[in-house]
Parts: sequence; C-alpha cells; structure tokens
Amino acid sequence: MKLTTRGRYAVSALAELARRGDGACVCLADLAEAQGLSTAYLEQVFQPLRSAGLVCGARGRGGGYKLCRPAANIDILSIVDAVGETFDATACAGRADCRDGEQCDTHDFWLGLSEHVRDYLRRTTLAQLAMAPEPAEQVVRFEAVEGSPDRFSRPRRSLSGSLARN
Amino acid sequence: MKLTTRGRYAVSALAELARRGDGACVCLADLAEAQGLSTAYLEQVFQPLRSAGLVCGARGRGGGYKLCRPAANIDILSIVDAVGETFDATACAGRADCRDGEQCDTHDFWLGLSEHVRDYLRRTTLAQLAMAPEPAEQVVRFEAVEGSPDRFSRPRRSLSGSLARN
DNA sequence: TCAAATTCCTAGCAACCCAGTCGGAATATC
DNA sequence: GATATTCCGACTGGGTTGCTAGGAATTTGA
Repeated sequence: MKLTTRGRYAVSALAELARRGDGACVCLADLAEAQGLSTAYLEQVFQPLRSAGLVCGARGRGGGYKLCRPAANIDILSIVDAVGETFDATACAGRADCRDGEQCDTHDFWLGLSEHVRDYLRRTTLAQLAMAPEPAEQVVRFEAVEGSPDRFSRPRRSLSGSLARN
Repeated sequence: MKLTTRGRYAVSALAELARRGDGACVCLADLAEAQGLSTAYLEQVFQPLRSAGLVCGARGRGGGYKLCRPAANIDILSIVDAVGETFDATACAGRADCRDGEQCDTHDFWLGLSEHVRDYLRRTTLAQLAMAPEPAEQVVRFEAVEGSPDRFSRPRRSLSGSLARN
C-alpha cells in the first residue's frame, strides 16, 4: 500500500508554490528544479490540478502556475484526489455494487481504513505543510493536529470561483 | 494507494479461521472455497503467516491450519505486516537514510500518514473482525473507534503485550 | 504397507500499471 | 518574429501483482 509519485509530487510542488505565494506565477521548470523532478513529468501532474481548480496556469513568456485560492483553504485531500490517487482498500474498489457477500465480511473494516486515511489528509492544509519548520518540530505538530477537529472539508466555492474552467 | 490481495486475503482467511476457532485444523481447500479463492494462491499467503507465528500448520491427512493464539490477541497490523504489506508513503520508503533534503519537506507528513494507518490496523483485533455483525452495525462500530481520542502513538505494551511482535 | 490428503517449497509467467519521455500545437511576451 | 511557456496526446520500458504448476515431505487411515 504505497503512494504514487503523482500524489507525492503534487503535494510537494503545491507546497513549494504556496511558499512562493506572492501572487506571481512560477514556471514548471523552476518548480521541477526545486523539487529535483523532470519538467515533462511535472507537467502531467499539473494537468489534473488545473482541471480541479487548484492551480491556474498562464501561458507564454513569464507564464507559469499559481494557486487559485489561499493555501490555507486547500486541504491535502483535494490535491491527492485531483491527481487520481485513491485510498480504497476494499476488494470491490471502484465498483459501486458490492454484492459479493462472502468476500465482504471484512469490507466495512477496509472501508473504515480508507476513510481514516482521507480524514488525515483532510485535516491538513497546504498552508500548514508549506511553512515547514525543523523536522523534529514538524512531527510533533502533525501528531497534534490529528486530534484537533478541523472544518475545512465543507465545499466552499465562494473563493475559488470559476477561474480555471478547462 | 491500494491494498494488495495478499493483505486482504490474509485478513479474510484468518477471520474465517477465527470464526471456526474450536481448536481443530481447517485445511486450505476449505478456507479457499469459503473465501472463493484459489487454494494454490492461498498457500502462498499462508506461508509468511506461519513464519510469523500467527498460524501453525499440520501436514498430512486431516491436517490444516489453526491460529497459534487467541484471536483476541492478534491485531490486524500483525497480519498485514506478516504478508509484507507496507504502508510507507514517503519518497524514501524502505531506505533508512533519508538525507534527500529537498524532497523531504513533506516527509514527516507522509510518515505521519503511514503511522496513522498502522494505528488503525493495530487497534482492531482479529476477534473483533471475526464476529462480524450486520454490515450497518459494523460500520458504526469501526467509525466509533476512529473518533475516540486514542493515545496509541506511544508504545503501549500493557494491553496487547508482546504478543504481536513484528 | 500403501494410498490418499495435506502442508511445504520453488519456479515461472502474463497482465497490468506506474513513471517517465517525446514531439508538437497553442498562446503569450519581448 | 523569436522565445518561453502551458497544453495535449501518444508511447514505452520496467517492476510488481496475482496467480498457476509441479513436485517433495509428512501424516493419517485402510
């Protein structure tokens, strides 16, 4: 059970973007170099992020990407969801009709796991991730965050608007 | 991020085994049929379970497998660990030396996710899973567990004891 | 004593998916 | 018009997963 690079790259790149979040566009080449990735591959990762309305791109010279809304309003779950990362641990992953009775005795348990993971990702915002303190401190914070009830999971469309309509 | 069949089969099969837990051996053919799996494949899944000391097998006619210890003393994490299921979401998964500074700004976050998952699995015993109530009820229970403020991030050996070693 | 039933062990393989490359079109700026 | 960039689609090699096959070892029962 491991994360794909797409999910990880997306989060890292957006965190980087958030760190430089002064409204200016950052081109992929810069991001890729900062993260030590290939520009071509990062392009692929950014496509769905744009479709999801998380970033908006500007073409041409001086173009690049920037966040569509404040980093504090973007939770990690939205990011990994956008790039197609799934967390379904059940046998009938994908299919809505799970009527396979004998295989599904543990179904709800795995479903609970998936939801557990999604909760964790939903609890953290890009802003929190972007301002990365020293590693030691960071670990403490992430564990602490786990307990606190956050509420950014509700759909909020007043901010993002319809900027990045594909 | 999805579970391998090995992990899922192992848990389902052991739950089945726990349900028939009257001390008698159950042969793989029976288990496989009950779960709708191939015997040959289930064999492979059971090998590491035996090595981990979760089940013990008896050869020959009338042989089969049974749990080495009470189902209440087996947590799900031990099972999926035994079959080699991993939950590391970091880039440097596996390698102990993560000195790749620029890629590791989100390292602790992903590490936290992995630990979060492992906690979930550690919290549930095979006995709980085995006595599966109606699905609806089950969901409630698994979710309820999730919400309670747990402190399982610290090593706790008073309860589970040193039963579930590696 | 032999046949049957079972675990135990190793090798192999096809299909799938991930990670990444490549080439080029569209578009904006200088 | 040259250049820099996003945008878009196709392609591919390699690794892993899921599974099969065959046979040796071992125990039980007829």
